[in-house]
Amino acid sequence: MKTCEKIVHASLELFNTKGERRITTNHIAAHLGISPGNLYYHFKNKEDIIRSIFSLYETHLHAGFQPYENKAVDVELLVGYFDTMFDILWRFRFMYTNLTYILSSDEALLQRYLQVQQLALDRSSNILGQLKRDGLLHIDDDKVMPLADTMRMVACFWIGYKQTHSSSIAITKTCLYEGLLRVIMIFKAHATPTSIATFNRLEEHYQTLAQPQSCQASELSVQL
Amino acid sequence: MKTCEKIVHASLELFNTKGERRITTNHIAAHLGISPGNLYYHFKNKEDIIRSIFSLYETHLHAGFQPYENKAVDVELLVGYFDTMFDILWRFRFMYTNLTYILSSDEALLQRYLQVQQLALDRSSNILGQLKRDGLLHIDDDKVMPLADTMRMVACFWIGYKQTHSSSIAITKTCLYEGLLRVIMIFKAHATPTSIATFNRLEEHYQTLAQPQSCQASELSVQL
Amino acid sequence: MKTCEKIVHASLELFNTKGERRITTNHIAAHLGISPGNLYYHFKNKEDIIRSIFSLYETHLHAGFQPYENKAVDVELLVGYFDTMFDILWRFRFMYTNLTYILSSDEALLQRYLQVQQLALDRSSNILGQLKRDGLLHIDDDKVMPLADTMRMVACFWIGYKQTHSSSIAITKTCLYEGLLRVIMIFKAHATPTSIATFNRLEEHYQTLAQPQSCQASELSVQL
Amino acid sequence: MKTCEKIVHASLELFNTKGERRITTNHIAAHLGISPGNLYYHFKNKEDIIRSIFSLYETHLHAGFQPYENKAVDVELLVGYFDTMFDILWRFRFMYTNLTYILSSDEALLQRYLQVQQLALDRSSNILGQLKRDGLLHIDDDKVMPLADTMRMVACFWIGYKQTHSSSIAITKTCLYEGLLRVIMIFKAHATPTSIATFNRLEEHYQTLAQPQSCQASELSVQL
DNA sequence: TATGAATGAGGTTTCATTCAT
DNA sequence: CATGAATGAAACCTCATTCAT
Repeated sequence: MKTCEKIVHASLELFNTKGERRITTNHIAAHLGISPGNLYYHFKNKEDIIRSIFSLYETHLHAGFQPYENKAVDVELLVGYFDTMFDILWRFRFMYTNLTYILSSDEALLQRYLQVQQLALDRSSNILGQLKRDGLLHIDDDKVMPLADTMRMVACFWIGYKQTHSSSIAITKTCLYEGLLRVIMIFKAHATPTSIATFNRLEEHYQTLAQPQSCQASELSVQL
Repeated sequence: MKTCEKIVHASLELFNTKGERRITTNHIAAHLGISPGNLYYHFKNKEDIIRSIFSLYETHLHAGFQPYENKAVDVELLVGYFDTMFDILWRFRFMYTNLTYILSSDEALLQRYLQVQQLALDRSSNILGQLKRDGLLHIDDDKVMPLADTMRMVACFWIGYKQTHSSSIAITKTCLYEGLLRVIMIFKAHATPTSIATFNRLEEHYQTLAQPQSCQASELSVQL
Repeated sequence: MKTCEKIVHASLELFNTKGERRITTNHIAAHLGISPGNLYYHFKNKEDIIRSIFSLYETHLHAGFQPYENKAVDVELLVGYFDTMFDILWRFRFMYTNLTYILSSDEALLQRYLQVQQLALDRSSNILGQLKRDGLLHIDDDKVMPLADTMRMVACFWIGYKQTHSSSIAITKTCLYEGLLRVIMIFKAHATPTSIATFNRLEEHYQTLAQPQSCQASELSVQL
Repeated sequence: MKTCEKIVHASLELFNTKGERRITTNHIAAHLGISPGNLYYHFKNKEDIIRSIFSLYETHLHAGFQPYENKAVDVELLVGYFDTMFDILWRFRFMYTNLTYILSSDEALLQRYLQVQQLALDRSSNILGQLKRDGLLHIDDDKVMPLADTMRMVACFWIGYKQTHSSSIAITKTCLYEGLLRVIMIFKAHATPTSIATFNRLEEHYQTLAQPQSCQASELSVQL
C-alpha cells in the first residue's frame, strides 16, 4: 500500500478508536512509523487527511446505494439498504460521533457532505414514495421527504446520542443496531395492514443482530 | 450584576453565537474587559464555567417541567411542554450544537446530564402512557418509552443536525420550530382517529411559528 | 490573640505541616478565615511573614541558649543544650527542611541568620573549649571551632537530609532525635577516658527518646 | 553537539550558576537561541531535563566509584575516592545546593537517588570496615555504617550549608575542599596511633588544595 | 519521497500583590 | 481594621505546520 493510502487508513482507524479530537498529526505519523514531514509531504494538513477519508466515504456511499428505480421494493431490498447504512456508519463512525464538529471547521467538506446526503435523501425518498404507491406506507405525500429525512437524521446522530449515555469511548456494533431499530420504529409507525408483517420481519431481523453475541453475524447473508 | 454572573452570561452568549470550541477563557475575559486572573478568581477553569451554565440549565429544566400527574393531558399541556422545550433549546443552544463534544470532556457533567435527562424521559413517558390509556395514542406498551426516547433524541440533536446543513453558525428560532415539528410528526404517526384532530392542531400551531417572520411570536401566549 | 500574631502562628503551623513552598498567602488567609487584603494590611508580603516567624525563632534561640560561662559543664547542662536544640528544630522545622531555599531569597534574613548562628557557634565553641580545658575532650585547639561548626551543620541539615530518604513530607520527633544522636556521635569521637562514661550516658538518654513510642516523653524532665 | 545534549548541558550550566529555581524552560530555550517548542520537542518538561542530568550524574558516579574489594586501602585509594567525590559535587553542585527541594518534587528521581546513594554508602562502609579490620580505624562495629553515613551526609549537604553563609550564589572549589576537610575531620577522629600519620597526610593534601589560589590544581595528579 | 528537528502562536493556569470600598 | 474582587506577569505546555537536508 502506498504511504498516502496508509495515512488515510491509519487515520481512519485511529479516529474511530480514539476519537478525532485526541489524534494529532504527530500521532498518526508515529503510529505509522513515518515522520511528520513525510505526512505533510502527502497531505497539506490534517483537514486534507479528513477530506481523503471523506472521499473514501463517498465511494462507499455511491457503491452501496445503487439506484433502485427498476427493482421492486421488498424486504430484501430494505435489508440491503439498512445493511449498507450499518456498514458505512460503522466504517466511518468517528465522523458520526461528532458530525457537527467535523463539518463545522471545513466549509468545503460541508458542501460535499450536503451533496452526498442530498443524494441519499433523494434515493430514500424515492423508495418511500414507491412504498406509498404500492400501498405499503400510510403517509401524506408532503410528508414522504420529511419522513425520509427524519430517518436519516436519527441514523446519523444515533452514535453521538449514545455517547451522551456513557463515558466509555467505544462504540459497539450492537449500539448501531439499536439505532437502526429506532429508525425502523419510526418507519413502521406508517405501516399499512398489508405491510405490517413485512415491517415486523424487518424489525425482527435487526433485533436478532442487536444481541451482543451476534456481532459477528453482521456479515452473513440474510435469510428471511 | 456580579462579575461571577457576568462571566456565566457572557460565556453563554459567546458560546451560543461563536461556538464553545472557539471561545477560550482569554476571549471571555477580554470580552468582559477583565483580566484572565480575575476570571480564574471566580472560576477554577473553563470547565467550571460550563458547569455553572449547566446549573442554570438544570434550573430552567426543573422550573419548566413541573410534574403533570394531576392534570389532564390536553393540547394546552402539550403546547406548554413543547414551548418549554423550545425555550431551553434556544437558551442553551451551544450545548445542543455539540452535546457529545461537550459532555465527553467532563465525566461529572455527563452524570448530571444523564440524571436530568432521565427525569425528562420519565415525565414524557408518563404523558405518553396517559395518552395511551386515554385512547389517544396507538402504540404497544413496550414501545412507549422508546417513542419518548426517540422524540427526545430528535429534539436534542436537531440543532446539531441543522448545523450540518449550512455553513453559518447562527441558529434561528425557525430552525428550532422545524425540529419541534419533526418531533410532533413522529408523535402524530401514533395518533388514533380520536386524537388526530388534536395532533393536527398542535402541528398547525408550530407550523405558524416556524414561519421566519413569526420569530418574535414565540413569547406570545398560545390560543388554540 | 491579635490578627497579626494569628497570621504568624498559622503560617508557622502551615509551613511546618505542608511545606513553605506549597503554602500561598491566600492559603494562609483562607486558613484563618480572613481576607488576603487583611493579611497584606498586617504584612507587606510573604517574606515579611517569614521574617516575623524568624523573630520568633530568634527569641526562642536567645531564651534557650543562655550564657553558660559561670556554670560547670556537666551532663545536665549538655542535655539542656541538646533539648533546647531539639525544641527549636521541631518548632521551626519548616525552615530546616529547606534552609538554603528560604535564606537564598531574602538577603536581610540571611544576615540575621548569620548573626544568630554566629552567636550559637560562639557559645558552643566556648562549651567545647571548657570541656577541653577540663580534660573531657581530646581535640586540637584549632579544631574546637570546626568541631562545633560541624555539629551545628549536622543538626541544622539533618531534617533536609532525612527528607531525601522518603517521599513523605512528615517529619517526626523520632527522626530529630536520630539527628541529635549523630551529633553526639561526632562529639563522642573526641571523648577522653575520663569523659567517655558521660558521653555514653548522654547518648543513652537520647537513644531512649529516639524510640518512636517515647515521642511524648520529650517534654519530661530528664533524670540521669 | 546535538540539540538534545546542548539542552542538558546548558541546563546544568544555568542551574549551577543561577540556581535551578530561577531557571525556567523559557530561560533555557532563550539561552540556547531555540524556541520553547523545540525544547519541548526534545524533553517532556523541565523534570525530564533534570532526569537527564541525573542520568549523567549516575554515569559519573558509577565511573568514579569502581569496586575496591581487591585493592588495599591506602592513602592513594582514599585520595582517589575523595577526588571523585569532589569532582561530582562540583559538576552537579546545583543539585547539592538544594537536594531536598529538587528530590521532593519528583518521586521517581528520589528513588533513583536513594538507589545510587545506597550503593555509595555500601562502598564506603566496606572501606571503613576494611580499615577497621586492618587496625587503622578505632570504632565499634555497629558504628561503621553510621560513620559512613554521617560522612556522606556532611559531603552532600556541605554546599547547601555554605550557601547559608553568604549571599553570593557562586560556589567555589575552595569551599568544596573545606567540606572535604570536614569529612576527613570526622573520619580522623577515629584514627588509631598506627593510622594517624596517614590521616594527617590526607588532611594536608586537601588543606593545600583548599587554598584559594590552588583552585586550578584540582585536576593535577596527586603525589603524596 | 522521506526525515525529524524546529517553529511559534496560543492556550491554560497560578499567585503574590493591589486597591476601591 | 477588614473585605474580596481584581490585576498582570509569568509559568507551563501543545500541536499544526514548516524547512533544511
